[in-house]
Formats: sequence, C-alpha cells, structure tokens
Amino acid sequence: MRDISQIITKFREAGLKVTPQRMSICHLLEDDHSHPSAEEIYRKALTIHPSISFTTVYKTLQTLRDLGEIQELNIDPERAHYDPDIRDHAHFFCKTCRSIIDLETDGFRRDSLARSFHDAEDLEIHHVQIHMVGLCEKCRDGDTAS
Amino acid sequence: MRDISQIITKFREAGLKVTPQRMSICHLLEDDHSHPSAEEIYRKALTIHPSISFTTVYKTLQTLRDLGEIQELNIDPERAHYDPDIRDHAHFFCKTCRSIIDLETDGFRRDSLARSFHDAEDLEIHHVQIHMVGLCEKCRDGDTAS
DNA sequence: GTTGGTGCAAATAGTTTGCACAGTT
DNA sequence: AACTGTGCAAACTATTTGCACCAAC
Repeated sequence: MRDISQIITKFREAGLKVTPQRMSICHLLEDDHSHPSAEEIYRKALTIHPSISFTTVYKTLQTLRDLGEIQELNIDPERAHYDPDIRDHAHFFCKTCRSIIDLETDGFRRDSLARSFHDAEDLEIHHVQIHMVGLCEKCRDGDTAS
Repeated sequence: MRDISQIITKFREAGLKVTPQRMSICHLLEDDHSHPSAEEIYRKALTIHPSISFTTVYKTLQTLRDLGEIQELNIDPERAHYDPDIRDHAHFFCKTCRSIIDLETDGFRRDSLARSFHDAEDLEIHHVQIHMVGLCEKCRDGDTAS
C-alpha cells in the first residue's frame, strides 16, 4: 500500500470520492501488519469513526483490493484477511490462534515462478499466494490440535 | 489418495466404520481430478446413492482430510475444493469459471521451501499451498473481468 | 445539482451441529 | 448389543445486496 496522498490521487483519477470513512480505513491499514480480517478492521475503525458501518468497511476493502493497494489473503478458510504489504512474500497461518505471519521469500522469485507456469500452461496469472499452514511457536507448545 | 483397500484398512484401524456411503465417496474421488467442491461431490454421490445426505458427504470429506487421504484446497474464497492427489503440486484458480488446474512444481521442492522457512521462524508447518490466481485460456479470451 | 458513498436491515451461501434412527462391527 | 454413521432440520457465520438518505465533487 502506498502513501495516503498517492491513494487520494488514485481515488480521484478513478472517479471515486475521498470520504472520511475511506481515509480512516487507509490510515488504519497503513500501520497494521497483523493481517486483520474485515471484522477486525471494522472494530478498529469504530474507535476513530464511531458511526461507521461494517458495509462501508467491507466495500472500502474491496475497492482498495481492486485498485491493487492491498491484497486479500484467502489463507484462513473461515474469513478473508487483508495485507497492506503488496510486495512478494509468503504467509504462515496458525490453525490454533488464527494468526498470520509474514515470511520473506528470499530463496526464490515469486514472479519467475509464476512466469514459468504461465509459459507452460498458457494461463494469465494475476497473483500468486504461497501459504504455509501449521502451528506457531506458542500454539505448538500449548496445544496438540492438528 | 491411496487404494480403496488401503483406505478400508485405515478406517478399521482408526475404529471408523466402512459404510456404503463412505465407499461411494472414495470411489468418486479416486477418479476425479477436477478438484470438486463438497456440493459437486454430493451431486455426483446422489447418482450412485440416491438417499445420501450432504451432511454425510461433508463429514466424510473431513474424515478423509483428517486421515491425510485427500487435501482440502482453500484457493477459492467462496468454497472449499478437494483433491485426492496429495503429492507436491501447485494449483491455478480461474476467477471466472472457478476451475482449478494442477501445476507440477518441478522447478523447486516444496518440502525444502517449507523447511527453510521452518528453520528460520520456529514454526511447525503441516502443509504448504501454492496458489496462482488469474484467468484460464478460455476465460482470458472471452472475458475481461479481473 | 449530479453522482457516488454510507449505513441499515435483510438476504445469501457455505459450513457446521444436535439429535433420533439405522447400520456396522 | 455396543457404538459409530446417517440424514434431517436448524443454527451459525461470513459475505453480499437493496435501498433511502447523505456527502463529495
């Protein structure tokens, strides 16, 4: 996700209005590397903008996703999570506490991975998600659920 | 997914009963490389076993997943898909027609990928999913939806 | 003033569960 | 006979939509 000022420009160029609700959500996401769900973003937004609705949060997240400013993660089968970091990186999902941890993908280039498959299969690949699923350090010790 | 005979043994060893419904679902999955959803498996099962319920299909899929005989794919945000092929391979998901295509991961070893992250982060990784999302050949030509 | 956004409430859809009866062992 | 599985119906949860009013442009 880029600077708020750049996002404002992009909104205006796309004929979208710059509203206080949208700006609040952008500010929240800018500082949040916890991969929150829509519900979590909504709860945080309420503290800034007490009358904001879940619908507005939901639609704003869709808008930001469609503009390519955030990525929607489908790593948790129960709900979508959102990541303002659109750079190449993999994610780890803990089955127990449902937390998501960033993993740097130094070892290989995700783009070239996508390109090689693209060449072979004649597919138009828009994005790649690499997901590791298991137990985080805390949950591994305290919980044996698989 | 292994031979039905091996799965029967595994069921009995786990104290699970071998029922006609479960066997029908195993036979359906054995030959199905289309990555069906629970609903699709249910509809196919109905043609073999007209009184089977969605609940039974759903619970059997969970059982097979928990036994490690199939993998549950969370590549489609709208529903889970199931894959009887538990070998290392990536998947492509078409946003338009919702089809899933297998991609062989010759270029790198998924296990070593997981292991390198594991060593670095102290996580217990149970499985890895590599997802490419975009448009398949057919939908790319006929549809410009992103 | 025009156009798109917000917020409410309701609808949708996939998933999951409680329970009584049936089938496997 | 004991115990798990099946099937029905209902509950649950995340997501999505219709619409009237409001705000940005």
